[in-house]
Amino acid sequence: MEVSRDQLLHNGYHCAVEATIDIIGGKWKSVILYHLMSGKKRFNELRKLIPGVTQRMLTLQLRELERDGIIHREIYKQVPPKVEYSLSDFGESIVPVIELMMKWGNEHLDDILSAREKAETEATETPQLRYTTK
Amino acid sequence: MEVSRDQLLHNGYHCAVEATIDIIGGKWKSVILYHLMSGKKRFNELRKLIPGVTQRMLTLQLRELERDGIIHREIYKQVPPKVEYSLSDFGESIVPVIELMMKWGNEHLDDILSAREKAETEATETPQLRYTTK
DNA sequence: CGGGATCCAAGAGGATACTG
DNA sequence: CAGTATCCTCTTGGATCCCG
Repeated sequence: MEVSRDQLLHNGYHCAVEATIDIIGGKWKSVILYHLMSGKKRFNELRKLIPGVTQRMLTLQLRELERDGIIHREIYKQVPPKVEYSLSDFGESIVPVIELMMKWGNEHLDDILSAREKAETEATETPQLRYTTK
Repeated sequence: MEVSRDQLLHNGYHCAVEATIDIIGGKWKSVILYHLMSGKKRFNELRKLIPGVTQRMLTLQLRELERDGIIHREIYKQVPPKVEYSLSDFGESIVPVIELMMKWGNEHLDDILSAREKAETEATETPQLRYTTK
């Protein structure tokens, strides 16, 4: 099923992958979705599962995922408060993408790191001759 | 094949999807890769294929993809210059991920847009009562 | 043609303090 | 517990001009 070019242009996307990366491309979104794949999680659970994320950032990314209809936010009116995040039905549809990303990451992490390491050493050795080389 | 937790921690990643999104998560990277899937492209070809990207941004994103070993940069020493970008063998391995993202985007673009539209109207109607609702 | 260099505006993101 | 609010910094990204 193809999406018409007009519709894509009208909404600012010129390519379908652009829309997808807009949904899951946030710095922490894919990781959040990964952890929600295994079931609903509370706010502080996610904080612990995602070292490095700040409270503010986690909140912001969760808000965007909620706005896009990917996750559901369940508030229990009690003291102390309890909020649970879970994938919506729509969010479940993106699970295969996350799973494939995880699979690729696991299989190629070493390649990524060695490529970066190599690039770093070359950068210090050879300052700038992007045009003159080769 | 699993990656050990120590290795992930050592390199700053706590989750395999984090590594993947680090590679393709740039604003234009997934779109660039999408266009390179169908064959090598020259710099200005990519510019035309990706409306909205600036020259500077295209250059920067291409550099990062090159650094990570995803794409190859072939320079033809001639006047005027000619540079062709293509997927490396490593880059080819990520094609299924891009394809799945495109598939998902095509199938769910409408859902995304309607969710955002809904969120926008609700935001103007109901200012802020995230805790008091429900 | 395919960039690099520079300047500047906007947004992402961190730290800290406070709250229902 | 699960945020919000504020301030401040650093990075992203656009515009423009120049170069091999």
